Amino acid sequence: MAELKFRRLTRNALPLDTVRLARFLIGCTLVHDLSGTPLAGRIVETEAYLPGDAASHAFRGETRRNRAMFLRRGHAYVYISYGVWPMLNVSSEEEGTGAAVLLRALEPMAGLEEMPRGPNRIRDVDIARGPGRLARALAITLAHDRADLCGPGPLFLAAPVRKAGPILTTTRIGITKDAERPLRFIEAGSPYLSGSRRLNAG
DNA sequence: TCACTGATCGTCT
DNA sequence: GACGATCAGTGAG
Repeated sequence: MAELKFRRLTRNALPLDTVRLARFLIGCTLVHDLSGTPLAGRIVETEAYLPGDAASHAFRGETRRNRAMFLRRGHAYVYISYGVWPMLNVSSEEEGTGAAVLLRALEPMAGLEEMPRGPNRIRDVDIARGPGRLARALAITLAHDRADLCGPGPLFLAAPVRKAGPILTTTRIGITKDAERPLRFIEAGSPYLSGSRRLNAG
């Protein structure tokens, strides 16, 4: 297998706007370099959680848990969902503004053999489909909360290896407040998306 | 393929 | 004391 070279994204490359960042990240690469064995995938699905958004964890202001959402854009916000699953977000605004982009699905690109797959033999197409499985596949834990994804650390964002196709917009998944807003972004036709086929058809 | 349900626990009210 | 930005398993069509 050919070695893939990952070019780290600088913070300046990230749009300073939550919706624009959520679209920008489609096609970009997420890399977790574990002692020379990179786990990596193309981002194919994101959701935006805006300032003043009732569905956002930052809606009621800064707390111990959501502090990373208030860091400068490009930092990891990791929290545990349903007591079990870590979820990875990217902070998306200026320091002091609580907003983030949730990474919901990856097209696996490197380190497939090394990725944690859970109790059963999950198919490659499902290994990073959904935010909980995405974090599991890339070995992301609460320890990565507040990590700088534009810094020199092992977990980082990288430039697209292959350009993204057309991007569709849909409603977000799994929320009850502000559920109608079109703030979920997907690469059209990708087989690696979470959510129902109907929702992904646009 | 879709609909429904139980598991599970940190965080905030 | 209640509530999830979910997943995996089950059963029906």
